[in-house]
Amino acid sequence: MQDKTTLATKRAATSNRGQAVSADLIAVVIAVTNGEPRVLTIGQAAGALPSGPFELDHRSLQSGLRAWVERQTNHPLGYIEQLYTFADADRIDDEHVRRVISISYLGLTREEQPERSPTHGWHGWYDYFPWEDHRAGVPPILPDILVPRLQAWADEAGAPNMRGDRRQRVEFAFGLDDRGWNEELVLQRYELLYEAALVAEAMRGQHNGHTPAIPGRPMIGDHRRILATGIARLRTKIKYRPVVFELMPPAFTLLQLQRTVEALAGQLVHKQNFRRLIEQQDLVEETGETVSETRGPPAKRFRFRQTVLAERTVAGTKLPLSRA
Amino acid sequence: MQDKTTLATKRAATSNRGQAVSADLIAVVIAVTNGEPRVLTIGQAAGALPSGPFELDHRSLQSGLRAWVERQTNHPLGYIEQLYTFADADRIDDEHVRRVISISYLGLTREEQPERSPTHGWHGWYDYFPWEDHRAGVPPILPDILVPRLQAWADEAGAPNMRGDRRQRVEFAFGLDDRGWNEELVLQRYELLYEAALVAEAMRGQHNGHTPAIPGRPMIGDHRRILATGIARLRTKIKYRPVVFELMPPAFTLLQLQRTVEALAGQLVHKQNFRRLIEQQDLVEETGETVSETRGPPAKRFRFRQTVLAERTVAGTKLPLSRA
DNA sequence: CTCAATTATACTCAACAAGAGCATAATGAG
DNA sequence: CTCATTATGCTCTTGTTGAGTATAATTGAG
Repeated sequence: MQDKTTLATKRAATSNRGQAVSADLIAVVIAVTNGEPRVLTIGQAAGALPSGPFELDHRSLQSGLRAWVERQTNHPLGYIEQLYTFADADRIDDEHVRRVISISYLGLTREEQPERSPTHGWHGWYDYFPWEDHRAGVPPILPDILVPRLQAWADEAGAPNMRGDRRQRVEFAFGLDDRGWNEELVLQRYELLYEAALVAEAMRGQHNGHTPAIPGRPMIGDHRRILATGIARLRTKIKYRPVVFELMPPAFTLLQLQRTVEALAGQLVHKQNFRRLIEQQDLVEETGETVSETRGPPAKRFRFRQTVLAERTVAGTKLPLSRA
Repeated sequence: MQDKTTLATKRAATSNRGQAVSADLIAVVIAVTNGEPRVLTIGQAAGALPSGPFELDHRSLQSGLRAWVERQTNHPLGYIEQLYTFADADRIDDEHVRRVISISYLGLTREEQPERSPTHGWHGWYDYFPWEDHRAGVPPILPDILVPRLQAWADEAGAPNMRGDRRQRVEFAFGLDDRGWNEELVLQRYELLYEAALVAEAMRGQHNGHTPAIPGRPMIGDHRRILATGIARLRTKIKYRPVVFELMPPAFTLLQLQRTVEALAGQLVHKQNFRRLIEQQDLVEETGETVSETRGPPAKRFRFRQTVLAERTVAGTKLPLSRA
């Protein structure tokens, strides 16, 4: 009955299409191997995330992304989730002057075929963000290099209120205030380091070279920022949704599960509380086997309960993150 | 030192651009007026969200969106946040065969100029989703119309495991199991109703007309789905981030704040607990004035504490949602 | 003026979640 | 055999959260 107005509105909305843009799909693909979180990269310098243009024969954005990742890395993707879409002002096509829209995704898998390839590879994500791994305590880079240089940057601000603002942001993001370290603030930390021109990416073009970049492997374009976004999302998400299981083999011990979580969070976990939480949530069930790969009593093997598959979109896996 | 490989990788990634697409920006703009959450629409049937193509002179996606909303509705936007990006398979330009990528945003403001306009207007979001308002108890549409028709849809499935799967999804999304109603599942509910072909949008093109659509105002294209996404995001977000304040006037009473939260959540809140939570989080401060607009003792007026502006990106506003 | 309805506000209480520590048993490495 | 390492059970404290009770301050209706 309201078809007429509906169609009129629709025509108004679709007429006068904007200029053409091209759409890029970028993937942050994560696996955890031997307690190390790793990211899938392409290029010999491991400085790029798998990516490629969205094409006509892609049925959807997701399937386009899968196609690109599989073409570039031979690696099939399981779970994927959208991260963020942005349009860089300076991203222009070679021939035509055309905006590029980048749509980034987070993907979770298990690492396979560890043989080295010239076209792609897996790299520990703490190579890119050495200040993010707090499993063995606060990394020395933080008090020795990052914090002094960030504070110097805050102090060199012109206006006094800007100085205060910078100081407060640094203190908050890097856990210098009473709240302590918050492992979720990966992106905020990277953006501060970028703003303070301490990462290599922020120095491009300006060859003044008097300030050496801080440790941490750089990437092309804004790929490192996208990686930071993916890590932040994952660190947030494992706390309220059982996505860790996408990274686990079909059967695993509770310690392996814990090590995976710790690898992602960059922080240690209270073992007893971790087990209490996992078991009381009925997320796993025993397979019946036990293994004794290490010392200590044999550990039971578990598998993810398929029953919760339907509900897992909302079920929560809360994690007891500790400071020790 | 690794400039060479970096540039090589970059060239490889940027060459061979994909086909051109056009990018659409779509806005879900929300305000709460007199305890009713409302959404900004265009078109006489109020069946479309403000939207327009991303153009060359837009500095960024966000500024393009702001430009479109202000052009179409004369309404300036405050807080905005990205919702989701998708590429519909059937969305094709009139002249060239071109994919359309839609980037949707959630915007929060206060409603101004309530005079009626032919080009745009504000509409209560529960007009579009009558089953989502549980402030006065479970709405009758739910047990009377929706649940029976959804169960019929589940039962008409072919395979028995598909039947079970549908039943479980319906029970979970509509709170028929022991977990009860979860106000965050707005999108899941809409998608189930769409899948069951109970909403008008799902019947387009197929003029079989033997099944009347359920109550709830439809929108063009997938705009209603996008609105559902925005509502879901907002309902989730008010629980852990103080975004409600974007919807409030500069000064307000705690009851007004509570009514706003209840309007968004579609659920009532335990007053004493609400106040305890708000005050212990130091989110507000007294202005010193009191007002007695209604009966009862005069209420103190509060304002949002500017001090928390910097931290609010992470501060939490937890809400005590009750069932009564 | 009086009463009823409505609101602000202060407390209490039980249930539970979460961080942290203690204790004990089982196992393999040296 | 001894010990480091791990699995596992239990306790204890603290804070959070849902829910109820109680009381005082107002205004509008009659």
